[in-house]
Amino acid sequence: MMMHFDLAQTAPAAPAPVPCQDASFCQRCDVRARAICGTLEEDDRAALNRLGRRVTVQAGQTVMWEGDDATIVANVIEGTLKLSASTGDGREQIVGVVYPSDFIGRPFGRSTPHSVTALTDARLCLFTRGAFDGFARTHPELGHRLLQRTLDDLDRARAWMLLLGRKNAREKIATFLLDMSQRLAGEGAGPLDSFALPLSRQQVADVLGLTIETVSRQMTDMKRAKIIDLPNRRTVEILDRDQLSCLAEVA
Amino acid sequence: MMMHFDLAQTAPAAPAPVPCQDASFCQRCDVRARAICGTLEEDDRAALNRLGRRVTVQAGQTVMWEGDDATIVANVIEGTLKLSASTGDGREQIVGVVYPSDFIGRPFGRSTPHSVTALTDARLCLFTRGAFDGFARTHPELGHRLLQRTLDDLDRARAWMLLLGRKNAREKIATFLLDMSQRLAGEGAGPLDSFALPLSRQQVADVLGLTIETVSRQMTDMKRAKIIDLPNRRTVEILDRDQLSCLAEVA
DNA sequence: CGGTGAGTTGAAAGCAATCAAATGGCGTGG
DNA sequence: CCACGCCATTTGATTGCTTTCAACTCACCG
Repeated sequence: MMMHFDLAQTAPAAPAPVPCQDASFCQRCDVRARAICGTLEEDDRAALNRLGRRVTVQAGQTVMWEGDDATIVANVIEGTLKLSASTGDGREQIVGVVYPSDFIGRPFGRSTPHSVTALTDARLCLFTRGAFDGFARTHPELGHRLLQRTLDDLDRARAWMLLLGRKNAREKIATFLLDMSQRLAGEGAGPLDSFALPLSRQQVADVLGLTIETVSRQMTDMKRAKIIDLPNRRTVEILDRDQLSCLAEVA
Repeated sequence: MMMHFDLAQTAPAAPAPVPCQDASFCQRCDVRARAICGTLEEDDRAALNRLGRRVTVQAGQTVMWEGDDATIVANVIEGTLKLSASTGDGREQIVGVVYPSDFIGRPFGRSTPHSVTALTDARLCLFTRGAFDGFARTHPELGHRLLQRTLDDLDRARAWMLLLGRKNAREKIATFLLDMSQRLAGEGAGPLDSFALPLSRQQVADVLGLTIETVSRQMTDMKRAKIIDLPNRRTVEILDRDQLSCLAEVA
């Protein structure tokens, strides 16, 4: 049975707060339009801004721990983070990957059901739970945006359950690469044919419920078949998207 | 590669509407307290009631099809239903099981991401999407309840991803039985030590990402080990909950 | 120029899937 | 009431995919 402990994750976690709360922050925010705060009225947005703090986290830092009291929530401004759950004996499953404009944390609940760890250096717009929950309760518009986002996350999680439960290694890798190429492109854009993976091989394995060796073998097989190219460890080029889609065995 | 088609699912789907819309319906509703409509003011609740229809569906009937336009949503009043996704070649994964007071359907979206099929005869409180979405937008309290429920569903889905990706057959079965014993008991109650499975062996396999043979073997193994008893095909008795919890390898 | 850690490759083992056949519960019709 | 047939489930034998264990390559860095 696989057992691994990623040392980077066990590094001290406390993110460094950056106490710049001037009102122009949101104006300059790259992700505001897509984030849950995007549709707030100007003065509501300013009020929310006063509740939040910008923080930066380094790759490998864990922002929230599985099972801990849920004391903070945040918007992702920049960077990529993983949500992960694990068994008592150390097997890990990544249950979500979040990108800029995504929301993290568990509002309206007691404890955080999974850990949140930065995969790359990241910037967050952080709120304490109490402040955020209170604001959300009095601003239905925010709650509605959060609901929409949560419904989307749920759809994505359930689609991933099909992958985890019923797809074989080759189909998992193909689906994963297509998903990455789409999600790294961002909302409106078309899928990328070349991109840098924010994940190590081990993390790809943890997303797909595989081992690192199987991920490596499948990827080199696809490289040999000229479906993808792997110029270096972190970059992927999709050479034959049609065939990749075919392998992904879409529903 | 497994491939099966459950004929019962392909039966004609249209649920029979029961046009009893008198105001006393909600008063007598078994699940109102736990459902999303539970905290509405009396007149709001009456207004919502006027938008909904009671329908009954038979075991095996599919209420919504994966990929269809999302035109309805509903509260489950009685019975058990499955949410399922499948690959192009017929492999199926059950991505959720819903019980009385749960909400089904995809509000605020274009298409239904997974099929919804009754496992037992069931009664639903059904709304058209347009009517429900409009009502929800003007009643933040309802939206908030729905958000809480969706957040819970998302947590559950992600916990299941750990099971699908990282647990072996024995652990999957043990986790599943414990989960069932808890969820069939309902909100406040303690877990049941004896219960009737609303799922066939094939459906258990589809929940766990296994084959029917593996489910059968693991369950008879546990029976031989006196951890559970299986007096007949559909009933399960938990004889040694501690050992079952141990096998489940809880996180 | 060795050291380190991520990633790749190879060989073998193991677990669940697949293929195949037997069992048993249940409703129907004689 | 019993025999029959159907279908879900169980059980057995075998296969094969993924894991496991192990060795090796490679890039990067002091």
